[in-house]
Amino acid sequence: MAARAESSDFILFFYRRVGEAVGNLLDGWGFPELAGNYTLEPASRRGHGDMATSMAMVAASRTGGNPRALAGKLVEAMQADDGLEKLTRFEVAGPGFINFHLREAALVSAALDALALGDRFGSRAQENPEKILLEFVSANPTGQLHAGHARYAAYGDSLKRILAFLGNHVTSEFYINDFGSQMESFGATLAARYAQDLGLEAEIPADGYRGEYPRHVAGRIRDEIGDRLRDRLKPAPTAEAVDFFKRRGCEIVLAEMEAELGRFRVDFDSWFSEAGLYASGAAARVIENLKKDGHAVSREGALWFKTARFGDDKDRVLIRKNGEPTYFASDIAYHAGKLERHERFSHLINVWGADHHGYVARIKAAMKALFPGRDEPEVIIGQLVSVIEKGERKQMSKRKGTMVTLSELLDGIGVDAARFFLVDRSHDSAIDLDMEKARLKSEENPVYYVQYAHARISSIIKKAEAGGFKPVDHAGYDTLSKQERQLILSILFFPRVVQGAGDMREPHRLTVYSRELAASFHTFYHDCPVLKAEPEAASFRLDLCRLVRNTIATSLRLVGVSAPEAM
RNA sequence: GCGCCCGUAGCUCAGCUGGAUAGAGCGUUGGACUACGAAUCCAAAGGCCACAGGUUCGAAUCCUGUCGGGCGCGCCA
Repeated sequence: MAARAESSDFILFFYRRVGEAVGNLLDGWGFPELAGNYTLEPASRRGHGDMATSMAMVAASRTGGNPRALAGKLVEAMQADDGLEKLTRFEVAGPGFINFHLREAALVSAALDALALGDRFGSRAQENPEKILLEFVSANPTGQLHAGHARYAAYGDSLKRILAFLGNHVTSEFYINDFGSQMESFGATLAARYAQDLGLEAEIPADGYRGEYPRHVAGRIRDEIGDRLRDRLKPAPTAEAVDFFKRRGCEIVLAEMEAELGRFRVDFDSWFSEAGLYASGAAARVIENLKKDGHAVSREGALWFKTARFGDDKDRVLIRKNGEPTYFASDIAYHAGKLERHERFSHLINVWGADHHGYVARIKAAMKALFPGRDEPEVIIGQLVSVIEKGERKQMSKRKGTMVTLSELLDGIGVDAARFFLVDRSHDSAIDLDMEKARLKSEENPVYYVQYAHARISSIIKKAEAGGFKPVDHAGYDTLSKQERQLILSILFFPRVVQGAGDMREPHRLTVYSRELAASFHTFYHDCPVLKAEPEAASFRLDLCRLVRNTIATSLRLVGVSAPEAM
C-alpha cells in the first residue's frame, strides 16, 4: 500500500515523509494534528525552490513561538531524517516558509517510476471502492439536446471518468422523464404534425411544441406506419392515437439523443424510465409507505409530503387534486429505488441545472424521511448556458427557439473543442455561448495547444524509433536544466490534480492542468534538444517526452478529449 | 422579499480548504525558424481582485453588509 503510493504519487509520499519527520516535534509543541494536515504547494517560481510549506507559521500561531525559529527547528528534524535528506534540500525563507529544493536524483527516479506506470499514472486502486450512481443530463424526451445539456453531459461524463480512475465504481445514468403532462402534450403535437403531413386539418395544441423538431419526429413515424392512423385523427385524435405517438415519439427521441451523446463520447451505463416507476407499481408503493409512516397526509383534496419537518421550506404535493401524481412523487420513488437496487450503491450524485436548485431541499428531505441515517444524495448544481444572439443574451428555450443544439455545436466546432470548452470553466459560473464567435474562434480553442504538444511529442518519438535511436542507461542523469525541473515537477503533481478534481467534483482542474503541462513542455522543447543531445541526456529526455505524452493523453482522456498523434 | 451562483487585466477565464511580488489565453507592441512540428517560444504593456467593514502574523480566498448580473421560490418538469 505504502509502496504503491510511493511509486504512483511522489508528492503524496513526500508529504507524508515530511509529516513523519516532524511528528515528534509537533507532538512536543502540543500540535500533533499538523503533521497530517499542513499545506504543501508548488512554490511560486521566484527562487523559492520547488515546493514550500507554511507549517512553521501555522505552528507559531498556535504555540506562540517565533515562526522563523520554529521553521529552523522543523528543518533540523527533517534533516535528521536520512530518507528525506536524500530527497531534498531545505531553506527557511521570508516570514517562516520552508522551501524544498528537490534533489536531481529524486526527481529523475520519481519521473522514471511514473513512466513505468504508463496510462495508470495518477490512478488509484481502492480496496473497498465506493459504489456511486451518477445521474446527469436527464432531459425530457420531447426535443433535441441543447448546449446546456451538452455542458452537463461533458461535466458528468468527465466526473465519471475521473472518479472511476480514482478507483471508485461508477455507474452513469440518464433518468428519462417520460411521464406527465409534457409528454402528453408532446404526443398531441406529434399527432397533429402527422395529421398535417397527411394533408388533414389539425392544430398544434396551445401548450404544444413549435419548431421543426416535432415535425421531423412525426415524419419518421409516418415513414414507419404510412397513413395507417389517418382515421384515428378526426375530428380529434383518439386517446389511443395520442398514446401511440407519445410512446413511439419518445423512443425515437431517445434513440437520437443516445446517438448524439455517443458522438459526444458520452455513453450512459443506464437509462431509467420514469413511466416505468408507475408501470411497476414502485411509485404507488413508496406513496403507500409514506402514508403509513405519517409523512404523507391528505389536505385540501391533495396528498402532501410533510417535507418541512426535514429541512424543506414548506410541504410539497405528491398527488394533485385531480388525482395525478406530481414529478416529485416519482422522483422520490426513483431515488429510493436507487438505494434498493442490487448494485447497492453507497453514494448517489445528481448533476442538476441551476434552474432546479430550488428542488434540492425537497428531495433531500424526502430521502431523510425514508432512509434516516443514510448518506444523503449529493446534488451538484451546474450553472446555466445562455445563447448570445446579435449581442443579446437569451436563456436556452426549446419553445422560443433560442437554443443551440448539441448537434449544431458538434457540427460547428467539433467534439474535442466543444468538450474542452464546456468543462474548462467551473460548473459554478454561467456560460454565455455565442455560436458565431465560437465558430470563428474555434481554432483558438486551447484544446489545440494541448493536442499540439501531444502531436509534437509523438513526432519526436516516431523519429527516434525510425532513426534507430539507441537508449543508454540514464538512471544516474543528474544535470537537470531549469526547464526539465519544471516539467518533471508539473508531472509529479498530476496525481494530486486528479485527486483534487475528483474530491472537489471539479473536472475543469484537468483542462487547466493540461494547458500548464503543455506550456511546460513547449518551453522545455524550445530550449532543450532531445535527440540531438548528449547520449545520456537524450535518453532521459526521450523518456521524459514519453512521460509527458502519457500524462497529457491521460488528462485529455479523463475529460473525453482525443490525443492525436498528428494534426 | 427570501434562497443559491457569479463579479479578478480591454475580452474570456484560472487562482488548489487563507500564504511570499495576483496568473494564463485572446487582443496590442517588439523579437525568435538553413532547427526534434512556428498550431510554438521569448519579452513589453495592461490590476483600488465590484464596494465597505470584520476575523488573522497573513485575505482575491473565510464572515457580515451594500451594489451589479444570472437562476430559483407551482397541485410544471
